[in-house]
Amino acid sequence: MPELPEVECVVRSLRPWLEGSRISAVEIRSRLAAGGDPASLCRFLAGRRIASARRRGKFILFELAPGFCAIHLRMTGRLLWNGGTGPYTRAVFELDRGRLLLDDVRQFARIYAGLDLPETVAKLGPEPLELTAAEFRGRLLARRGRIKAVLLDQRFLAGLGNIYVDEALHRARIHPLQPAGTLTARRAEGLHGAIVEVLSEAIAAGGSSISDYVDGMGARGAFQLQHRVYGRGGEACPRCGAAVRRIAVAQRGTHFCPRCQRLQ
DNA sequence: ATCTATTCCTGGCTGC
DNA sequence: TGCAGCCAGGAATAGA
Repeated sequence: MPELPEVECVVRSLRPWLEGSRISAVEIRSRLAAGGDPASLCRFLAGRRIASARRRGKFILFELAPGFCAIHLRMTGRLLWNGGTGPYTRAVFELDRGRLLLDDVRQFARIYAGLDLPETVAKLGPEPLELTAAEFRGRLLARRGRIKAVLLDQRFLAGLGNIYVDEALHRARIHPLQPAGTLTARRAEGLHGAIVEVLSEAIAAGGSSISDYVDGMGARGAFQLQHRVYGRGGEACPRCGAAVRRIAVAQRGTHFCPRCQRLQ
């Protein structure tokens, strides 16, 4: 599922085609994708120029002239340049140099557009790759919940999802149920480093393609081959050899090594 | 305020 | 082979 690294790769692959382009028309094929009001979304977007295309958390954000368009791929959404339309095509953006498709089997993906930045984007926490370890530690201290739930909260930190939270906690040797505010400065710093490391490596590998993810050109990522615990319940921990456990935390499948990651 | 449970959605998998 | 039933989960929403 697209998390920060996947969305970053989508944006990088599409940016050359999108920036400076004018949206001539938008066709919405799924009412859900447009948040219930396809007509006004199309009306707003038609004729506007995309000044820049960038990522914010897990959102793909177009700065328009004027206004904003934000796209969230959720679980199975794909943004594809000049692909063929199919039964799962939910929206078609006609642009100067081609067309951009939003495909999504499960109809969770959403498109927002308006003169103001959508509220959900405005309320996002800081970017993990732009935050210092000290700032990260400070934010952690203010939280009461379990570390996994806190890291999944987009208002705390923008862009982490289930895969990269499990992978970062394993690298930092922190148990997913550890209360966030109890991490020592040293361990919080280690977690910050693990987050930066895993996200950077994942971006370099083109993201994780587990089932649906591909970038804007249809290319799969390779980082799923480097997952150490995510999706590996029952397998040997690559660090110590103990069997990776799978539990539920915050209604999410959670993978961790019971030997390397101990509650403290 | 803060945390937890539910809902949305459907392809793929499991088990009978 | 067929099919019912369950599972995956990001974020909005409702409930505690």
